[in-house]
Amino acid sequence: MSLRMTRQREVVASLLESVEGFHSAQELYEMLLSDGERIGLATVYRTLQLFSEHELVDVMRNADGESVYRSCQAAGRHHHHLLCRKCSKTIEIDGPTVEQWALQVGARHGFTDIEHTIELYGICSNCRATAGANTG
Amino acid sequence: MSLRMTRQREVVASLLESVEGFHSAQELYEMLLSDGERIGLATVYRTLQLFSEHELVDVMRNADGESVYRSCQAAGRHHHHLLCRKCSKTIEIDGPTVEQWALQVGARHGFTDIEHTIELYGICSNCRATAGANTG
DNA sequence: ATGCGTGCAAACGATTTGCAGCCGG
DNA sequence: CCGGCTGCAAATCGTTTGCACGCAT
Repeated sequence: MSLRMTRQREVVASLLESVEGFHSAQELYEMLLSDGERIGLATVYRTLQLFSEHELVDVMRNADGESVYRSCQAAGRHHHHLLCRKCSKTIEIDGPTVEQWALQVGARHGFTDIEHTIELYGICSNCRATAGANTG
Repeated sequence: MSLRMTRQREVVASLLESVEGFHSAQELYEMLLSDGERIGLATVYRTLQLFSEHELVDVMRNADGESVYRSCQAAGRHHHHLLCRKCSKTIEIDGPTVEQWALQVGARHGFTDIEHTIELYGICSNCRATAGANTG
């Protein structure tokens, strides 16, 4: 690829691999700052967009409609996510079932080129155990 | 309910029933204006929020992350949507399959209180027939 | 009469963009 | 050296909010 590898892009890529779960551009930006890195917010946005275009990161929208990113181990591989509403723990989901379902539903209605957005939200077992104890 | 019924709220509700598919607050606002109605954009937003809280309208997010609304015939009934990327035709989907799938996947990972966001996008048969002919 | 609802515009938060200077290849 | 990359801040865009007034109840 013709991507010029700069310090900024390296640290963004590096950060993405060192953190768990999904994070917004703003969050990543702040992490970088407190990490002592010199980088602009716009650059973080541009880098994240670039990475996602090249399928180097996994992108999804959180409940607020904001874009959140994560290093994509399963790059290029289609999958979805199950995320805890309390602790934000995220689990990657492989759903041949839904994939099939989506295609079938689409086909049944005469649609082609089916794509889909699927996100699952719930309370993980850990948070369930401490339910009500961490409201904040 | 303790909702005061005002002219503005009536016209918003009325408009929602007279149009097909999903529309953003801004779109609805402009429709009202060109309809000769006197109403503020903020009121449209507030009204739409209110309606959705009372489950009087169906809300979803479009691909851009914006909230779009539609009068909800199947009020309170959980369902999803299949929408054409070309003409925006929207089809309401009942998916016991996915509902089950979502619950199972959640349970398998120890999650409870499972909720989900599912949207399907595709090209409808009609647009498929005229494919490439209406780019813009 | 009371207080919720409204309109306007300013505030807001996320994201994008213009432009001049920097640096990787 | 050249052109893509960066940083900053201003510009956008959708949405929310503060405040004074109007209207439904």
